[in-house]
Amino acid sequence: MEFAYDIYENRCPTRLVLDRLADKWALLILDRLQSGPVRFNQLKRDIKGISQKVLSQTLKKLERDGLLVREVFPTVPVTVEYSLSELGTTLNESVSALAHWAEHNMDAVLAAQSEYDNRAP
Amino acid sequence: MEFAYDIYENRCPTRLVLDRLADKWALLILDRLQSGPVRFNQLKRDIKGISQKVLSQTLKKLERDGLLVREVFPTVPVTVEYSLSELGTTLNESVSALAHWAEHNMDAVLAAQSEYDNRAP
DNA sequence: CTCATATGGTTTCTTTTAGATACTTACTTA
DNA sequence: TAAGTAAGTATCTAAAAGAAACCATATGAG
Repeated sequence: MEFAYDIYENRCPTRLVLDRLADKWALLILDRLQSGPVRFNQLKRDIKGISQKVLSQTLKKLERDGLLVREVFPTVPVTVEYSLSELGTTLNESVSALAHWAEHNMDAVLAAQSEYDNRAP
Repeated sequence: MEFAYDIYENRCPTRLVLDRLADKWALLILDRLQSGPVRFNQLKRDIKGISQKVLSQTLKKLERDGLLVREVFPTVPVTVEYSLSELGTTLNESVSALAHWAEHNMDAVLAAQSEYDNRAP
């Protein structure tokens, strides 16, 4: 059978998930975790510009969706490691592709932008 | 040489582009345009729940970034067609993958969510 | 002639979200 | 004693998203 879900439908639950994935910070977090578990403050240092609040919120949502796993180690001070779940790793390729497309095509985008801006106002 | 751009850097211009791509509506628009040119109101009808304002804004931004092309035909009333640019088509696979991952994995996500919600509060 | 429809938008207003900053608890090291 | 690290909350403000109405122009229905 076909999928019961349709991303083009307004009230389809997939819309909620797309909204989660289609987020700059979520993509950067998922991309960063591809090479293995990373701790909270390491993520904060690596993903430059993210605030603690947004990092915390985004991690919680991604954990709730089963895309990543949060593990607490009773060290002093406590250590919290985040890693991709099995489900999360199925996104690896698409996430990388999207997150790094910009790096590969930035020059073309910048050219398009200035061409656009120089057209008649 | 390596890329001059790094998506993990705060002030890197790629962040602006990632922010554009990492948008629910932008992804749905790019996905919808993969099969050929589509007119404004057709997009509005197909992508259920999008408002005219957001559709208009998102199309404008994607056009400015050179990802899609806007073509006006002097019919009555005027016809405006949007289609993927060459640059835009290079995103096809990643966009499809991300936009439709939710349809394929929705059940797993819903299960993860209720499991999460049933844990200790 | 008037009403309803279609086109592709813009304007306005309200609600939601994001971002910046400061604070918290607990322990270690200089 | 003060500063640093860890993993977060809480609070406040600025920006963005969403809903709804409006606009110009034109055609077809009644």
